[in-house]
Amino acid sequence: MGRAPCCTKVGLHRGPWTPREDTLLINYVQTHGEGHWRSLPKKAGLLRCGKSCRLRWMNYLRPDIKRGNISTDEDDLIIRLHSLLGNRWSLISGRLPGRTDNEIKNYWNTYLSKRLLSQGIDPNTHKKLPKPVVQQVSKRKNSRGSNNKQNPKKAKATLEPAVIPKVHLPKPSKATSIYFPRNDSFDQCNTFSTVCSSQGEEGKGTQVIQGPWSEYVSHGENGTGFLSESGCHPRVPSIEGDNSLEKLYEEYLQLLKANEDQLQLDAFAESLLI
DNA sequence: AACGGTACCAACCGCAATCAA
DNA sequence: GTTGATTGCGGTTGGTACCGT
Repeated sequence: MGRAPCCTKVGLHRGPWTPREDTLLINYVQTHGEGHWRSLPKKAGLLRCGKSCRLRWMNYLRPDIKRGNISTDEDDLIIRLHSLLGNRWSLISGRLPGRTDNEIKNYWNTYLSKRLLSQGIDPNTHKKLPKPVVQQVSKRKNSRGSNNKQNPKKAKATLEPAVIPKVHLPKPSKATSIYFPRNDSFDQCNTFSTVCSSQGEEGKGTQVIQGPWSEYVSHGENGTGFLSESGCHPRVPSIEGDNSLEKLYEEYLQLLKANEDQLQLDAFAESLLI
């Protein structure tokens, strides 16, 4: 089936987004909601293809995005979820409130996979390698996205091109991730949620607005109209509240403790594929 | 100071799934 | 059931900041 490109590339902007473009996109989504990405650029006055708009929104402009400072708990959870789900980044990110699939994918590729290798674990199979790959891996201090560009002493991850064996697993059938229906995000979750900070740096239970939204968010009473106090994560409706990450983590640990039975772990993985 | 190498991450690309007529 | 449009996902690329020499 011949498939038309998502947009005609002629005359469209590419590359990094400007603050003005961001503002246009945010204003449009704020007014009309997500969805209809194809027609969005025209209506919003953007010279971008819809795909690009969607990506920018999903990975950077969404108000519930938590950027940088991936905690050790999150590290651990990502590794465990990856061992269960493989490279299904959207599913993994769906279990990590405020994290995007792109961020987790980048984080995995630039840090976690190397760390596993250095520990003698194959990042693809999560099984012990015959020989540990000797390398130093630097823990990411801060992300550029968190407006902290001075990565002090960025330790070199002198990764000897440690020939990472590329395992081509059969593509998993697409699992429906937990989403509210398109265009309903504003209504169903009482517009957008603020980020539920489940742990760590920002203090428990505090609601944190990070990233570019901090500039755009209306500062009216309780974020009137755009940011709600509901605290629900639009992508993780099944796990609400401030300790969703902890809950999931505990759930997983209990399974590990209770029974090493692979069936149970598989069942757990299945449950993530709802 | 200049240069080259590396790490990071935003953005792009192509494909598959899903939706709608 | 078929076809074309739209959306979502995962892999990859390219720009840039930083570091060591």
